Amino acid sequence: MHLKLKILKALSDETRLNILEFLRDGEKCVCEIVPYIGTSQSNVSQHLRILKDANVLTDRKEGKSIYYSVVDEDIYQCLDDLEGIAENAVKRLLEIY
Amino acid sequence: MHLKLKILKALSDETRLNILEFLRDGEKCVCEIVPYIGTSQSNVSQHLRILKDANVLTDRKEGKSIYYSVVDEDIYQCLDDLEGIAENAVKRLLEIY
DNA sequence: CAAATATATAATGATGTATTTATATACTTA
DNA sequence: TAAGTATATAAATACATCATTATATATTTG
Repeated sequence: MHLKLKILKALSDETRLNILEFLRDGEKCVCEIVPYIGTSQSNVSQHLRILKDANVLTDRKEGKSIYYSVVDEDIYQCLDDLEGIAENAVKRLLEIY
Repeated sequence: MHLKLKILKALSDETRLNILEFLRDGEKCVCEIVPYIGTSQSNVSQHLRILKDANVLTDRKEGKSIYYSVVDEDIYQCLDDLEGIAENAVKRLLEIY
């Protein structure tokens, strides 16, 4: 599969978008991500793997913790642009009715 | 579901990305899209509906044809940025090995 | 080295998505 | 108005994804 498509699929999930939001201000270990997301450790771990497989995240081991961070900060520009596109679409829909 | 997520899901499919590429140079009717994509008319119609439901495409009826076009051209900026992010990721992977 | 902690993986079931086939609708033209 | 063309929709199946549960691995600490 083309990597662009793989990235898009990795981004197309609410939990994973939330993880990315949490990582905006830098790397976080799994033990911080799990309580923030509020689902099971196993579930978070699997979402992290999907983001890592898509080359969106990398990880780094330190002691018994594993820290995840965004590989390419440009991904946030992309997400923010999409947010803008979505907001404009909503505005247009509201104007019509 | 938040519209941003809905748009991301709509973009996360190879057939739909191909449709969007085909629409880069302006609106096209279904009868042009179907042979370009190379799958059944029914299948294309369903993919078009998903893109329309996500407010990525609109349609316009003219005679017995229906023309589809992109609502907000910014979506291409977004897709191109993603393409760049993917290319950079591939470059980094190749450099390492 | 045993226990505790942090994380990953595997297997399952549930849900969602894509493709196919068949049929319906809407418009045009003879 | 009947036939043809363009498109959409519905139903069925196949396939992919998500969440859960249980278990495994790796690291630290007592």
